[in-house]
Amino acid sequence: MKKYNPQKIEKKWQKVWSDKKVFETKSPGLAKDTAGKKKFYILVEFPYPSGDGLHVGHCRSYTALDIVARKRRMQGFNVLFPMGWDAFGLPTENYAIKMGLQPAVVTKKNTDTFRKQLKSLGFSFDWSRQVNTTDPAYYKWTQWIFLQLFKSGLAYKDKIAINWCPKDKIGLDNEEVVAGKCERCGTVVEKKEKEQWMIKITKYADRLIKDIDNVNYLEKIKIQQKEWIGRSEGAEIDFSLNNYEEKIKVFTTRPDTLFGCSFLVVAPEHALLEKIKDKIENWQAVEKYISKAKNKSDLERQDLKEKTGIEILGIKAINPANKKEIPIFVADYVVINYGTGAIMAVPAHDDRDFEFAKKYNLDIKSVILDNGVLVNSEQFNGMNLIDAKNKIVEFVGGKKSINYKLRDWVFSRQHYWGEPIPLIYCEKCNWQAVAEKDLPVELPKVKKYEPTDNGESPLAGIEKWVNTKCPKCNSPAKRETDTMPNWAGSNWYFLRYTDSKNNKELASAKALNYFMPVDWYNGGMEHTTLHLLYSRFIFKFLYDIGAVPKEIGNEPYIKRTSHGMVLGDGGIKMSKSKGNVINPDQVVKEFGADTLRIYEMFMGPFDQSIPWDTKGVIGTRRFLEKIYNLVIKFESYKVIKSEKNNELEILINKTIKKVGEDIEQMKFNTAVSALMILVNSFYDPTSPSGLCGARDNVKNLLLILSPFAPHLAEELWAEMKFKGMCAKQSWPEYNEKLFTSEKVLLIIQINGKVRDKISVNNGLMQKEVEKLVLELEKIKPQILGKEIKKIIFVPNKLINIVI
RNA sequence: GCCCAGGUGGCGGAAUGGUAUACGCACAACACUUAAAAUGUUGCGAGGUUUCCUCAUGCGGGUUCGACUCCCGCCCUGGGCACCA
Repeated sequence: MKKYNPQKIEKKWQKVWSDKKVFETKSPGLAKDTAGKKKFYILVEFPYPSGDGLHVGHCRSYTALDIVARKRRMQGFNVLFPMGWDAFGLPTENYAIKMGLQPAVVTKKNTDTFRKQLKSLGFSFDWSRQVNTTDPAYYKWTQWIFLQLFKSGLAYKDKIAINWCPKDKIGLDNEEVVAGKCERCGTVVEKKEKEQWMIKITKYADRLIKDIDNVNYLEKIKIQQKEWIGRSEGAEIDFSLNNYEEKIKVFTTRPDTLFGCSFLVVAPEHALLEKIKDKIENWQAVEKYISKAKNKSDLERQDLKEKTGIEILGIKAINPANKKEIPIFVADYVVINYGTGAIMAVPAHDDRDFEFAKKYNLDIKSVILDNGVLVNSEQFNGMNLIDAKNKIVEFVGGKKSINYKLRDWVFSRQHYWGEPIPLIYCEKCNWQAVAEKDLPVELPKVKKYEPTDNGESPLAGIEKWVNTKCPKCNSPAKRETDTMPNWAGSNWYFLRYTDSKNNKELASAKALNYFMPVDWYNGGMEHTTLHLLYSRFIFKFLYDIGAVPKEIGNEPYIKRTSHGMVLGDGGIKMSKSKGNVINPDQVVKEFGADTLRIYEMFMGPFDQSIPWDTKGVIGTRRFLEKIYNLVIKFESYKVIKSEKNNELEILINKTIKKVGEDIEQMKFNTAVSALMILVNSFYDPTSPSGLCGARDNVKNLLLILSPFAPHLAEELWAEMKFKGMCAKQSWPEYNEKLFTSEKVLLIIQINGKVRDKISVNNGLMQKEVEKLVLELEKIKPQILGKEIKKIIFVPNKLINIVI
């Protein structure tokens, strides 16, 4: 008897699919191939090819979308399901430094490993369209996009505090700072100001919020994006000082409470403090507080349980509403980079202000009643707070204003392994764009690329590369030596897939027009705020400058879903240090790719985090063996005689419907369970063969199984001698008429509790059911002598007698 | 503190107003076997007066003929953001 041997059949079919180019997407223009077919663009986040290899978490989300891709192909769509490498970045650079290798060499090795691993799982990616962010032919266009931002005035230089390790003499990314200390040497991290390229994403804040209503993202994703952008409407109000001509501008969302404002608070970094220090009587103490606040790491400042602050003596502010003099405080609970870095404190109506006022014994005056009507606000008394907002702003000569939490995007990195920023600095002409014909500005190949000890990018040390000529005036000039962040390459890669080998444009209008927008994009929740937002922004920008066709709209993704994490045993994150990492290669080797795929779909709801359970993997493998043995046995009979054939026919139609719907709703776990129930139903111990069903039933089983376990389905398709390749068949239809059987099971309740069940004719009316039910042996005694108050009847489902 | 997701058997989970515990794992018994593995069959929320009844979906209320599901309040777990004026 033949035995299920996944290791053998999986390799075999992977080769066939690849040789016959089964999953290569047809491009527009090849009218014969795409005519009459609707495109469907499915995108999964391309991986960062780390040295650790593929994670079982990658496998879970890629399997899910592979199932969607395979099903949509069977439904006749021209599916684009591409894969590539987001390969620039710090871990590769650090690993290369440690091992004394070139980052490019490490990247090549890692992508080769990842590709091999992904191929071993039988994903139906179109490998012919692969992109790699570190390929000069790719990053030429990443640089080109940056130049468009620069030319549009959306890129600018600004001084930004970076994390600085004084011992290693190196700027650190946030992720390299652990609990305020340098990840490498444990030294306390300091702040150091450095000029950085910034991108004005805030200019797009409003559109990034508004347009979210036009796309089909999971609700929690929409909420998180909106919260991150954090739009709040309010007003800017100037407070005069009693002793100085400067004013303090505050931002508030509650101008209606202005009469209750009993002090001002400014951030320690507020520029005014330095200006008015001569007037401040306790400047020494204030200065001490400021330097203490500045020296605190972000973490410390955030972790404060109790608010601290210091009053500025010798100078007071004047509440513009009632002209009263009020004290000014410096406190580090007010942050400099939101609003104006100064607030008007209304302790009666703000918890933080209240806490602060209690501590420093300040006035707490209530100005709004519970019903939203103003009191203690002179001529505004009795007014509704909504009307009062506008009136009071008007009264004090304030200005309505909108603030965002979103900040501009720091685009410079002082590392080697990233895209060089294609700008040249000329003493006469300032910053100049590299000419487009000179793109890409390739990363120079050098031996030494360690970060420098003065905080400059390693590229700064390569004089031959740095020294160049000004594109405008041809005098000696220097290249920008900072490189771009990881996000630069990943925020437009989905465009490149549509036309990945184009060397004239980032992608042709024709290809973009055909494939874009992305129909379905799945990724991790952790990318909701950064990658997802950045790429939406870049797409909108490209739309604005006409780099992508207007017809495709100004949102890149129609639908966005997210997956849950695969956790280690016991529900904790998989990590090397905990020793609970599951290697997909090992699972494939031991159980097979189809087992891994189905297990990861069956383990639980797709959007929830689920711990890995090796015992569960064994169960899935048993399920696949069961299918294999069933079909092999089935093949040996010409005709199966069984009383259950009809029943199976009905079940298979129901299952086709359910599996199809579940895939679209990402309910893969229940789809697998429906397949299990179906497979179990092929067994009939009362029939001579022990089986039931027809060859056609097996055919349909294999078809709906194939997106989940493509190798097994393909193998059994061949065993059954069905025509062609399973992967190229049409998704089966189902006959809904079969579901409506003659008899239905009716639930009988008394006072909402189940008391009996009977089988009745489909469509039986209430009157007849009542007659039937009231005479039932189990029911009759229970209602005897009791008053029937009400009878609830749900046709074909339930009858509830209320007594 | 705010936002989001979740809390159902020994475990992963199913059911989004109508038979709670599908499917799988684990466990137990039986069959096959010299034996074991594999496979198959059966059982498997708790309790009881056991052809049946009662109680169970984090806790407490409510709406409803009927609530895991909807509403109000609370507790716990996970994730995100964090003094955002």
